[in-house]
Amino acid sequence: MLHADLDSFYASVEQRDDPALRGRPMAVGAGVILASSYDAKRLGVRTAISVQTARRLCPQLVVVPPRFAAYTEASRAVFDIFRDTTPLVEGISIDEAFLDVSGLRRLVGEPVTIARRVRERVADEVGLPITVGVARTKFLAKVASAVAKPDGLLVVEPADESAFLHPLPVERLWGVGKVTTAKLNDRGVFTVGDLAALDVDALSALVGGAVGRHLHALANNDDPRPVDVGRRRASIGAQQALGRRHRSRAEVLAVLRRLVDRVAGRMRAANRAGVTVVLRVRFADFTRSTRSHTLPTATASTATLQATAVALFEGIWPSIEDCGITLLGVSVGNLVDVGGEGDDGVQLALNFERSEAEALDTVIDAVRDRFGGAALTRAAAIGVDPGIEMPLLPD
DNA sequence: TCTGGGGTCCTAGGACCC
DNA sequence: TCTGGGGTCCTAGGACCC
Repeated sequence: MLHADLDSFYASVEQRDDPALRGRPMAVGAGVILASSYDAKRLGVRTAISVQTARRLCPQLVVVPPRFAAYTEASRAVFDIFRDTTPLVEGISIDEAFLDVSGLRRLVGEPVTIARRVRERVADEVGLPITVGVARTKFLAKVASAVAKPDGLLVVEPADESAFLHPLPVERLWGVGKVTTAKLNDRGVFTVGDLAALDVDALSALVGGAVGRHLHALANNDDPRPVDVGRRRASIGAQQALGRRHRSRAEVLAVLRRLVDRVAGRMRAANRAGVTVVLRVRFADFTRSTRSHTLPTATASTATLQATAVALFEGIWPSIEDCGITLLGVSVGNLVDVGGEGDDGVQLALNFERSEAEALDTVIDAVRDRFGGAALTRAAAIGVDPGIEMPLLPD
């Protein structure tokens, strides 16, 4: 398995595109630091600290605003190289992926050779530094790339796995964050080796069944997970920080509608529709609340999603009005495909005397006749949205 | 350290079904 | 009138990741 991980991704893209940013401490930020160059990292400028704090740590820091379109484009180019290397690619995020190259030994060469080539190609063709970890399992490959950063390549040979794994601190394990680290440290568990020696049941009692079993397996170097090529996104969402200023109901609602509009647009662009609408609110004290509602059918309709989100909001507004809303978010989950280009369809001629609702009913009936009930979800998703052009000819 | 934006998975209780 | 055993889906919250 290869785990390929672009270094300081957003920051590297900015340095690639603007030579003036190279060789100096710089970061991409918008309120908080999203990514920092290695020169900045050395001075303590880490992801998720505020820009203010970062400037205090490093007065000469150059902070540029994010250009998400550029990152998406760079990511696409890098993933093209991944998929040109092997069809077995599992994307983890915008800047990292697993590549299963176990079947390429005879055809192409040893994994380490392939890893070198991927690094060269990403550097030459996209102009970005990338680190690759190589190991027998996904987990080991992921840890290897983290250890090898930046701009590195590290192979963990099967004979060296335990020696590599056991001295690592537990927080190096994927899925062990602040809370779990504190719990484990309290029990005298500091390294992966300590964790491996722990009884599964004791571990599960401490951190929960699923997490306990998972960590026990990883610590004991048991990771049979194959590369999953078919991973699809399960939800699409958008959120916006609102600052600490008090917001009126009308202001919050305006933001909410805009967020839903963005989400619905992205859903339609991706040919997905969803059934579960989740409203997220964060308060001045950084506590959070969520409310969700599941619709009877999947939709990508701005109007339907807006109405749902607004209803969720109206339901909690009286109780949160004075809590100081600092963030608002909406996401739509349980996504289904609604088909894009190449789909079969129905065309109908309708006369002007029908109302829009009647016309829509007629279309939906026709879809049901032709394709059966399952297609109705798609018809509903596309049909009722005023944002989608659905020209009805006069005759 | 006074804090962005996009996600994933797990848990637990309740409603409901056979 | 009181009751077993097995299951699904929905909702809210929490931990974690990049």
